Amino acid sequence: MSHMADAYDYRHVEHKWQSQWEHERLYRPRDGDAKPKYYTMEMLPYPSGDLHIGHAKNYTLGDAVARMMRMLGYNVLHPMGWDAFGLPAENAAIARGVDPAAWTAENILNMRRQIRLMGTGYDWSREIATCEPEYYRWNQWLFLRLREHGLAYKREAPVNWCPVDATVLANEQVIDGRCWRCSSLVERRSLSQWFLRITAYADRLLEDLERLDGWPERTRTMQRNWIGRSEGARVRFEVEGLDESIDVFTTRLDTLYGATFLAVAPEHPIVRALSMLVTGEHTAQIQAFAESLQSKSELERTSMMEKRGVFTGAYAINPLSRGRIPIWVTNYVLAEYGSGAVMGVPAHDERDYDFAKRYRLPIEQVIVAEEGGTEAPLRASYVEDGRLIASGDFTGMSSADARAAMAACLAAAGAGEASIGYKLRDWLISRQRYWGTPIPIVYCARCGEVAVPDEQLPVLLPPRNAYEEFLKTPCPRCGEPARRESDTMDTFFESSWYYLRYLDPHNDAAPWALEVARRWMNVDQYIGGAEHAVLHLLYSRFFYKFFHDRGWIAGGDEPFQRLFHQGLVLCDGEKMSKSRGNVVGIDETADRHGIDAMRLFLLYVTPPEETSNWTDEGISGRVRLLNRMWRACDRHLGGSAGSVGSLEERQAPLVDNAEEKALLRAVHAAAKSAVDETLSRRFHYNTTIAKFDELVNLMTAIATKSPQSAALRYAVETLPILIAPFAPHIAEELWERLGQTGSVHLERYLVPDERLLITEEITLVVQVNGKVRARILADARVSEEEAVALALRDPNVRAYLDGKDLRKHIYVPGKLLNLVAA
RNA sequence: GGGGAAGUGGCGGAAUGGCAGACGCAGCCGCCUCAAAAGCGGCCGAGGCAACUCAUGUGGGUUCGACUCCCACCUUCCCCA
Repeated sequence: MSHMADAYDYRHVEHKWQSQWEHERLYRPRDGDAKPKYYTMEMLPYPSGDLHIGHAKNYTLGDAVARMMRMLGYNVLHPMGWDAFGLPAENAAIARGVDPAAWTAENILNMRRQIRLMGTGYDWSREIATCEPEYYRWNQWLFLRLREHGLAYKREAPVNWCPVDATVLANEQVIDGRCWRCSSLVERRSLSQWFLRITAYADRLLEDLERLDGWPERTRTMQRNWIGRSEGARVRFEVEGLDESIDVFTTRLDTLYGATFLAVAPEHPIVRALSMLVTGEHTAQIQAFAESLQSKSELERTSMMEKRGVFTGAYAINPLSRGRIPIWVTNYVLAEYGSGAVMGVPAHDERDYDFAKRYRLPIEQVIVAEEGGTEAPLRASYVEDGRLIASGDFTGMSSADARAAMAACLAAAGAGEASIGYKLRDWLISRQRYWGTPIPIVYCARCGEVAVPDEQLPVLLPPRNAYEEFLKTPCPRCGEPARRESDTMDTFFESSWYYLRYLDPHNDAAPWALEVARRWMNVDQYIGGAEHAVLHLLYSRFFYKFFHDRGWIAGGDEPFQRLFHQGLVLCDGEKMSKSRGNVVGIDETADRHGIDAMRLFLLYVTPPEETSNWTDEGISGRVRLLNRMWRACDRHLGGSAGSVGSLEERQAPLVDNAEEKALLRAVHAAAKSAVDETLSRRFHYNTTIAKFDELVNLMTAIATKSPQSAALRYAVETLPILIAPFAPHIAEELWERLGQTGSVHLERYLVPDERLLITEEITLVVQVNGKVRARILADARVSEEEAVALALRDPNVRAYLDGKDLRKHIYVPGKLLNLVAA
């Protein structure tokens, strides 16, 4: 008879089982499986070099969910990969002269080791790395399909330029006017760039948010705001003395008669046309003004600078009032937002009001409040809806009526129409960087812009020192010398469809087969940080809708059925960073506390969506729990090989004393918590692990007093199953020591037995007028009449009822009785 | 400025209309030990000798009963401008 060592040797046990699991490949889903499919994944990491505890929280949660679902009888797909293109590799290459590919490969090697060290059950046979030609080949292929459908195009436009990263950025990557990666203030530059026409899907991206009820409301709101749909009208202003017009978009068409100037962005094409019309002095002033703004960022222009402008010397005609209003070039109108021109209505718009005050432009009120409205001079803009005044035929109408009537009138005159505006702009994907997917386009002097034919894909990323050679290529159409596109793709392109590549990672005829997409999509549960709320998660939805429209996928057109954002991890209340020296590493944690303890701690310390705080004292509590589990099981292990039996035989024993009943109840309460938290997708495993604490406390007490207890034996035999998804190593070790031969991770989870969960005796809480006056031990099935009788026998209750009439009572069966008296 | 989320012991948190503070951390006491660590057992919101009273950011409201629902305010965080 072998006997286990006194102390739980986590280092030995964790290493033993990790090697074993890798060898046995437990976690591959079976394609022909009749069980319902469950596709769960976490956002794939950038291979920065080391896994930190924030990753660990994300993957521990994902792993617990995947293991629970597998044990609940689902055919679980749980893959992992690498978001492997991107700037850090290139910056490391520049700083230290290493090859970005080699640097990335080395990091992947280390981080894959660390993810395995965490005891995670991924299906590694599906692993992808987006920097490999086998992957980015399909990036290029998808890009060409987008281009064929008019969804990828090149144009010259003012774009966000990050001076530090030396590349352009998409709008979503500019946070408060700064680069999302390095926080430098972005500049405006006019460059010819590739865009994806995400705006073509704006309405669907917006409308379908309504159906995404498995997403956090917060994230849906953010996407809604980002898309920024607004109903309004387009109005055409003729330019006096020129055969040109200026379109403006407005949500306040009802204020049209109050327009006293027209404000255009310096980049607006009309500005050049006007030079034929106005004096050289005006032209020079406009040019000087435009130049002063050229490199200024959007943030600087819209909120950091004073509103400034110069009069162009030209006038526009209000299409309804036929009034003549001056055209100004201003810094607060952006060329890329709306049409690059707005009608200035100082009486009813704050920014126009400020501008008009500064340049002494007229302020003409055309809207008054519905009730108590006066025509007294405005001291600030009145921006609410109201009733129209001084608006020709429209005078007296409400704002809403006027908007409709004016839109109809404009449409009849061919001078505008009702129109929808969006804040969302097309996705700029060109990056002036080396370490990314080459855009598969060739520029030929004769044929122009030519797509690289599919059969020539992938366009391989050349070694850095062969770049100039790489750019020279014959035109795929005419064979004459031509030049390749030198820009690479935004890395968000890769991550917009990788969840499909996991399904068919070795397919070399297509990015994925329709058949596997039909079998596995969509992703049942996606877990990742909230920082991608409008980046990755919006781009992915756009791609997936495109795939849907092509018939490349089956089912719905949303990729992620349910989304969960895990919270951050702080260390001793502070954000972890290398400069603070408080980065908690995986290797160190595995060695000092053990992986199971780390996993339990990360799940236990807070609900998963909250920010957690890592402390050494905190994790010591989970180390203690594991040691207590080990000791509580001690006597029952080793010598009892084969006695556990099959699932059917593993029935809870009949016991008659209260302590043992409480133990059986604790076993099933823990199972119930684990199952409920999983199926409700609340994932508050902190409460589940608290149930494990309670269970082990009871086991410990009984193990001392009555080690031969049948209930204790049952708890010992069941514990490994209960904890398997959360602390997979100790679970497997205990399981083996119970004499089991298979893996505990292939077992079915314990089905909570309601009969064991109910208690026979309850504490009936008796209230008088809502305040607790007695706690009475009673049979759980106590009737209402019996409960009242019991309560009225209690001296304290009688004292509080003394001299009062019992008016009524409220009875909550098995819980509470409230006596209402006056 | 607009929108959203949150606020509970010394700390993390539990309770989603029914015993506020489960469970853990820290702390205190005891057992064990030559001693310590570990372990095991107990105590642990405030006031009070006690019966009790007060207590879930603040103030109102709904209800037999509110941490939970509603209104207003304060604070913090997030998003948008």
